[in-house]
Amino acid sequence: MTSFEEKVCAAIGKIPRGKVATYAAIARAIGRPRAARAVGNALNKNLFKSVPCHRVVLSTGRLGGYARGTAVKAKRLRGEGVLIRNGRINLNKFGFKV
DNA sequence: CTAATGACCATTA
DNA sequence: ATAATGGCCATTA
Repeated sequence: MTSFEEKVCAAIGKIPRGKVATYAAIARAIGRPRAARAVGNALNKNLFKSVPCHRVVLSTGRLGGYARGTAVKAKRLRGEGVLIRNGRINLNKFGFKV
């Protein structure tokens, strides 16, 4: 576990149920404002099990990727009350500021 | 050391 | 609205 990944993990852990955060927001929160891409990279590799990594989405409101498939990601989010319309999420409503 | 690889982002056309 | 573009950055080979 690199320290970068630790921070990513910690930041994601703060996202409350029923809300989502963007990769860019996470990057900002850990002090690497331009490392959004690296954040996704870290998640993909680690497959964080005890962390709600499904609550991390693109800044456009789209889902983005998910190691086990975007279908699962969408399902889990819907299960938490996040409304997904046309494959997109309203960040003004469900976005969480870390 | 260099080069390649992404669960990305913002801008531009 | 969509598509292409250039940039960005931690990790890994």
